[in-house]
Amino acid sequence: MPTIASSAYAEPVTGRPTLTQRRRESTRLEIAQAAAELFAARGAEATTAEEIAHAAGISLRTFYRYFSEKEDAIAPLLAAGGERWVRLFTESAADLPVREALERSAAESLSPSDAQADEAMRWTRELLRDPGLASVWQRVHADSEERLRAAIADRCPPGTDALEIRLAAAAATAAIRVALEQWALSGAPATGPGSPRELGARCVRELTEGLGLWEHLGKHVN
Amino acid sequence: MPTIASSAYAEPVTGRPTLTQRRRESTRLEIAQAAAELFAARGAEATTAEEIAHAAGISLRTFYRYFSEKEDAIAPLLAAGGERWVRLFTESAADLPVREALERSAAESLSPSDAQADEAMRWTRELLRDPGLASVWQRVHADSEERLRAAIADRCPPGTDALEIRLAAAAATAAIRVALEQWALSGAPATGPGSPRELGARCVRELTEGLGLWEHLGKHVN
DNA sequence: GCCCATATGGCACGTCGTGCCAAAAAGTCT
DNA sequence: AGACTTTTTGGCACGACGTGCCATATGGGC
Repeated sequence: MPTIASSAYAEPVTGRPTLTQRRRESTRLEIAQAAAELFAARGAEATTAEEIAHAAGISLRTFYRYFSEKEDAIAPLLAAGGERWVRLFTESAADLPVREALERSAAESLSPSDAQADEAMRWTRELLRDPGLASVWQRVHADSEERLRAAIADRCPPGTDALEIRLAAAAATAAIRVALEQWALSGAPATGPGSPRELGARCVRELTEGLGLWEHLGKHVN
Repeated sequence: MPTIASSAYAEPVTGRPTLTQRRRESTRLEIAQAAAELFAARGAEATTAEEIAHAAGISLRTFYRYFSEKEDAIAPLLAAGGERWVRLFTESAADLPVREALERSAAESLSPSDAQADEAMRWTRELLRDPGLASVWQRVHADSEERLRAAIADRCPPGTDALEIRLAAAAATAAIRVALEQWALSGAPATGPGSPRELGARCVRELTEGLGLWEHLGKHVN
């Protein structure tokens, strides 16, 4: 993993990422797609890393340059929703209360807007059945919780109780996880009653109700 | 793993477990102790399974009969508190409201009562620093959440919304996890202000306040 | 064209985790 | 006690995992 500062193709401080970085991200998604199909077909345990690499058209050695573990190959699919969530939350209107912003961005990120997000949600439902992928699922949510914690901290005035912020991030992340697991267990469709969007909004609302973080109304201006 | 029914040493339907079972549990704890010391000294990554086995006085092959992964060796230490928690919750007074029982048993299980529980808490704080053990930490809490979910379901009248029960278990588990992580980050002692007991009680209270599961007061009689 | 940074593939290597089988240990009976 | 049965243990081999190393290929900047 090269340091960005030492790279000749350094990321511009503003604007979209470098060409090579976009290439790399694209390759990651291709590998993830191939891995998801194999995992869904034969199960993660019965799939070797070499098979994933071959299906993705790369060598085994290169595969391990993109993912540190074979199960991690599907992480981009499982993490897409969470990353979109944090992005929406960060970009949401400054005058919106934190809890309101959390719930709205969660509902928004759980709506199958584009075809890619819809695809990711259906893969999630499929892959959640595999017990061998539980650790990736948990790791993805742990990462999401940490990103969310940082984003919430940015909205709060400095000096806010760190435990309160951690609790809020944990509550919101657990809410989304439970909503998705419940949706995967039930046969509910991706939209309408019982959809992740509805379940997620309800779970976030209930889990964050008792938190003592919502005294201030909007985004703090540093 | 032999089926109990086919075993000559079948577990009695009531009373304490068989001698061999207690022996096995004792061995598990000895291995966990050895693993914890090695992990704390050199880090989990730099410790081989063979070293753990040797330190515990068993062969490598036998080690893998007690734990499926090398990192799992410390799971008994990390899981002890959670198991005690679920046990206390299940045994708590029948007329206690669920939320009250959850909070009290959590505080009780986070108190360093006997020397062994105190030991486990200090190991937890030490081992949480190792990023290679994050997955075990998450797995332990996922297991604890599932056990707690079953225990809560037993207290609720049949037909209670499954999502509500799942949310309650997730909220309580996340509360304890955050409390322990916060305690591990801070240098607070095991008792008094900032202790797991105080943090845990507060976290459970805040995270479960908004749940819609607490209409009935006590334990449901089936 | 050249130069240089990065990406890739192949190979070797140590570790991981498991199936298999024979030996040792422990429980159950007379 | 002894004989018998079940379980546990250790050793071995094996495929898979994940990484360090180096030579080669790729592609942008000059």
